[in-house]
Amino acid sequence: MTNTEDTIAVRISKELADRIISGVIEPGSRLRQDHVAEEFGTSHVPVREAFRRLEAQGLAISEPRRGVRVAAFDLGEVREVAEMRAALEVLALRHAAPHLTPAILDRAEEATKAGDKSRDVRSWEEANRTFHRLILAPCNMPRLLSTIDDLHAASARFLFAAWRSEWETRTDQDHRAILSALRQGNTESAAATLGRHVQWIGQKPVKTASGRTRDAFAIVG
Amino acid sequence: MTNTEDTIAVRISKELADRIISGVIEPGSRLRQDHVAEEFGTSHVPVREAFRRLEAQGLAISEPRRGVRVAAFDLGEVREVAEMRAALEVLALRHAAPHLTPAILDRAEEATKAGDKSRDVRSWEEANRTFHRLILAPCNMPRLLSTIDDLHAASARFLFAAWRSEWETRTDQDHRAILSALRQGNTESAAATLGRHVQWIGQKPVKTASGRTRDAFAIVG
DNA sequence: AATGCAGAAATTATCTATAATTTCAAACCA
DNA sequence: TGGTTTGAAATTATAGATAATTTCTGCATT
Repeated sequence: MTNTEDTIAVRISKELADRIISGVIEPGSRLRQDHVAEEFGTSHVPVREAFRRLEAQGLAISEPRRGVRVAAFDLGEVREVAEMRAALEVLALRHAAPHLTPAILDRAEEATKAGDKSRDVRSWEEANRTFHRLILAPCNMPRLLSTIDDLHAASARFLFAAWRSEWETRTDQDHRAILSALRQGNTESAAATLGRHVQWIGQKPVKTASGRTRDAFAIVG
Repeated sequence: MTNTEDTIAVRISKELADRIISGVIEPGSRLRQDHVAEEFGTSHVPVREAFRRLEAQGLAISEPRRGVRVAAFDLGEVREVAEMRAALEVLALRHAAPHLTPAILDRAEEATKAGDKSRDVRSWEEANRTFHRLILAPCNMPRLLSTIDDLHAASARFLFAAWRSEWETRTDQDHRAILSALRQGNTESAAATLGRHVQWIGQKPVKTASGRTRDAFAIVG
């Protein structure tokens, strides 16, 4: 997973990103460079660089001389990310569609099946991301794809925050509809479904660490 | 301009971003941390952090242990940025429209007039950006706005690369059409015009440093 | 002349040390 | 009691030094 080619700063940022996304580190909590440095057995210099990367992905927020904290999020942000994804994934799909091969669509169907069988959020999320990446990657627009990737990370955060433990198997009709439209060469229909799909926002009451209950929202798709 | 509140790393990244955008530093050229550090009279640590910021904005590309270079760009990237802007600015405008006041639209008209009078690319670009920011900011979606800002920076790069010196005054009909539609409360028409507007790609032969001539392309709007 | 291979020079990545700033809490005053 | 001040501890930001890697340059070999 963590490539030894990577610089220490990159390894740290990947690990921290994973923790933030999966909810191991709570939104709003401080990231202290010396503590992180000690944990990873390095000095704080690469830690600072890792923080800059997290900031760029929107996972952390840094205030000069006051440190870095894990980005908080509210319903507004969930909606914002959902709408950005809708706009950008639709754009990517339109460009990718002409380059989609039956082989790619078959692999995307595999991913859909894997998602339907998943018995926990984590593996469901992984399958979901695989599906989206497969059908969008052939658009050949690196900047667009990397922006979409960051938005997926944000989506996953929201998802894990809401459904960390209790997740029930559910079949994803949208993915199937998208694939079927793409197989028939009906790009517009696929794009329309995709756009709706990523804006589907689920809602769920969740207990916070402090014992209180609040509503959590998550993009589901 | 450069706030003393800012950390040194931020100041350096702003200055370098400006140079990259305006074309003072050529695409593909290396950014050497010790040289930059010496120029700014600092150690290389804040320079490295500045590089991470530039990377996040898509202005620089870093390869581990091989340094950082100014991002190159080709017609494909110009198109990519134009399409991303179209998708995201249209989204932003739809959300901003209900919150637009006559006062804001008046200021946007001022910016349009300033653009039409500009006798050099730089001031034209500034007026153009002001126009776009004014009509989009009320959408109240910070993540969306900051992504759009980065795309504007990329657009400006392309623009300066093509029209660095010879720029002729020209009136911007699109801006006027957008404003008029917004004044009438016709959001869809404004959004459609905006979407077309930012995808208008200009083309121009340009002499490179090596004396050869190649075609340069730029988003104009 | 082209190719490949040292060794040197330059450059990046990281570590340790220091300065500057913020935070927190206890003491102080109104 | 409540708010403000002050000083120590914690933390961030930068500097200077070192290790590791890459790039460059000139020479030997074919």
